[in-house]
Amino acid sequence: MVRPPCCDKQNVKRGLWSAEEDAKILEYVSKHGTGNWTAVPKRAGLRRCGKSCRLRWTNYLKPDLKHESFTPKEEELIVRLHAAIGSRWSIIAQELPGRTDNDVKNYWNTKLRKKLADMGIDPVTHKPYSQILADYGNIGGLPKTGIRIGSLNKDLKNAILMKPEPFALPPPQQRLSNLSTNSIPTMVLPKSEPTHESMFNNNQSNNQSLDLLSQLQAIKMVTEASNCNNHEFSNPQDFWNPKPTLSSPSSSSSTCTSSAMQQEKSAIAFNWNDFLLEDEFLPSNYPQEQETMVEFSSSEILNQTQNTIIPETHIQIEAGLQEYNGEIGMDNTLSSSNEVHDLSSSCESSFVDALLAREDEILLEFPDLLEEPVYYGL
DNA sequence: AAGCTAGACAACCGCGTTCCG
DNA sequence: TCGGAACGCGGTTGTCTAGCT
Repeated sequence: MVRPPCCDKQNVKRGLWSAEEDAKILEYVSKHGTGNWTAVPKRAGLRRCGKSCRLRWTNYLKPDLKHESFTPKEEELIVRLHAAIGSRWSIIAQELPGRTDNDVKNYWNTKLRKKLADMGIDPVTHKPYSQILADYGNIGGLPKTGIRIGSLNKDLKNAILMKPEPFALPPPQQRLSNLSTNSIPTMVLPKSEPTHESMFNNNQSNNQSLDLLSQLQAIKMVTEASNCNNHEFSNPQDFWNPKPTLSSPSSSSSTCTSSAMQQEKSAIAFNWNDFLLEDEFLPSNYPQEQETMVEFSSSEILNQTQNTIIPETHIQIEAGLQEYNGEIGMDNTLSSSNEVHDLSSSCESSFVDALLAREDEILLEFPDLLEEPVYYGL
């Protein structure tokens, strides 16, 4: 392994930081500010890699960091943002003042993921396990797909194997019959998350700005919804069994008016323009075009899904946000649930179609894959 | 008391992107 | 335009500690 130049010394110290080292970093930063971290160890008198110094500062020493435990409201926001944009921890952390991406990531991995799994919700897709299994059953019902259950994520596998309840397993599926820890083939579905986002990377370059736009939209909707809900989760249970919440982002007839949203935005600072300015792909008259894009996206994109899979992300995130509450058992009466479900069912079916079509292409291109699937010992 | 295990979190690693000469 | 350094990010590993047997 090749270490960065600044760390390529035998005498560089590693491991936990001492109070003295912390004091040196703090003293240095107070005098010289941050930046040029490779020079910091030498100038601050530390036997550390510059990269390590930067990490120590950003994750622990920065004065505006919170060190207390996460609040229910923060938990809610993390879950919603993760459902919308996946494991973009730095972006999620930006919406949580005083929290670092490392904090959020650790909290997700140690607490929230398990919490969701215990509730029967797949932490990767944020869908109920029963629905995921049903989806796999549908895929498995088509020819030549083999046994793909191995691409289920670890949490789902654990949940299936360890906990008979609360999952309502779909009717007996031949393709699920090999579901065991010893026969997990791996292929087709990527392990990264969220599933609908990472499915279609082959058009990534063309879709880059659209993908970014989708993520930013998702963040905006999530943060607005979070503020709009005006939840005071005095009891953490309130979050996990919440009252009706997310309204349709495309519907103006929600319980949260735009003016109300403006007023309540103060709870979580979010400046849409900050993101817009950073997107080099955006035209100068972006705001207008963005609205246009949002308006036509659903119908336009749906029309295009026959030939292309690019816009899937856009719809999925848009619809996924609306669906989220319903899927995890929330009361959906305030959302435009019918429209959402119509849309999402179309998406799911085209998603599966696209997946299978792509797999067929691959199999034609690489006939060897038609042989027995590769089983990785687990 | 000793050993083991799981949870929590700090730190590291590798890779992609950005910056700059 | 190119190449190297710096930086940022997400995934993974390491370490400490509390609880259990």
